[in-house]
Amino acid sequence: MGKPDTKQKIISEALKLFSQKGYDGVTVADIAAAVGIKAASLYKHYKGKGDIFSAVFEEMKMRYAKQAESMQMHGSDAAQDEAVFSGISEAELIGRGKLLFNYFLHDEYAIRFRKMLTIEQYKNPESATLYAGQYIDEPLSYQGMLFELLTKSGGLLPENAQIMALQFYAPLFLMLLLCDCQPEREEEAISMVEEHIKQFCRIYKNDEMKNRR
Amino acid sequence: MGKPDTKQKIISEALKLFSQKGYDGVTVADIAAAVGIKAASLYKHYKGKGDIFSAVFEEMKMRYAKQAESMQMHGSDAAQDEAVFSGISEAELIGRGKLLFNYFLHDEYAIRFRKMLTIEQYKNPESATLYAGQYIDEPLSYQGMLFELLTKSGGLLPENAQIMALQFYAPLFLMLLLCDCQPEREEEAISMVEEHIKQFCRIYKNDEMKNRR
DNA sequence: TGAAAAAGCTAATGAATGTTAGCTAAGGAG
DNA sequence: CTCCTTAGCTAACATTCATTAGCTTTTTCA
Repeated sequence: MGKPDTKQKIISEALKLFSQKGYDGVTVADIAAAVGIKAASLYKHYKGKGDIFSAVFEEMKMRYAKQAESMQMHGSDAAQDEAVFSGISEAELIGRGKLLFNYFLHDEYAIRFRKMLTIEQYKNPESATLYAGQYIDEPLSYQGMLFELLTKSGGLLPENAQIMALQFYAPLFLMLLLCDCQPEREEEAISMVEEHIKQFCRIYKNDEMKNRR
Repeated sequence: MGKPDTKQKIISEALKLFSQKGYDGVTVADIAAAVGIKAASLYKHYKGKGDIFSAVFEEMKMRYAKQAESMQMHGSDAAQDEAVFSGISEAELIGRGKLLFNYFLHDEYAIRFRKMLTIEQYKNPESATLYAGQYIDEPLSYQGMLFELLTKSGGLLPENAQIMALQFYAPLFLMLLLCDCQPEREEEAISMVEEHIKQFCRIYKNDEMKNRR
């Protein structure tokens, strides 16, 4: 059973190509060559090019669901999470932010999926929904929840937690986009992210009941 | 002389199509049909599909240069700008931010160019450079300069101006991306942007220095 | 007005691409 | 061993697409 599992390799190589050239820029012959077989042989595993794309897409959704689950702890019950996070500190926040950033920055699969979705997002509403959900809505809503808890526990200024999440997350995402299109500037991006997180904490930290109207 | 100016219409329609389906997803017949002529007639104006793309690209660069110039006032001499901006207020900052956001959000040409560049950025380094420059580097460096002046004049907390620019701009850009892929959520995005700007000003305002000046 | 240039059209061409048909080799099950 | 399924291959096909050739119409302008 030590099979090379061609079926899996096809979608892996297809994703690699789609993330560089986009669906229309890749031929079935390209995919086959990357896998190490002839184009006609692909049809033993998938019905056609569109079917390969769908399979890539489904795989992505599955992987994302798993990863999101592991990131947000098991069980998305907010009441339970409160117990876990109410004691979070600034240092933990920094660590968590950097961790998330580094995962999205370095995981080959995450990079390719993000690029592919970036390229394909305008072609159909399903891609757009997935893009918005994965890279905008879910991070914002998750981190918004975190900041909600932090402000309630008094560690941060009593500002709108959703906006705090936006201001925390958007710079991370922008630096991610920078690395995606100019990977040689990774170091610069990382340093910006670190400075951003530090400054964010400084700015939002509640220094002993600073009265604000 | 009331010519329809086909040559111009070609690149305009081509941009519209490229921004939806990407270069490889558009055929010369598609472009011709959008213009209202036959595919073969395109070759009276451009050497080929690649030539059309180049022309679109060049037009974009030209438009962008003009728009950047008008946005950043005439003459990009920092010393001159200081005289202009040193008296900027929070209200002006809000207004400026919203204005910029609304331009990028509603200008048909700006939208299409941004989408096209988003789709094409990974295919060649020139696109990547243009993307990074136009949507990351230039906004950050320009706004960084603004915040530099504002901090020096004492209106804002003495924090890193580059990071302030990142924290101010990145949320605007993220909301722009949201509108690009889900235009029906524009209202939501605008309200987020307004809240962001207000909160940003509150957070960064230097209360101690406020009564001086 | 009339000739030349510009811009359009139809038809054809050649290359690329997705897909199918049919053959062959490998390997597991009875 | 034999049969049957699986997965590979070559060859062929139908389409689609970018591009060219050659003719016609429109516009320019001397």
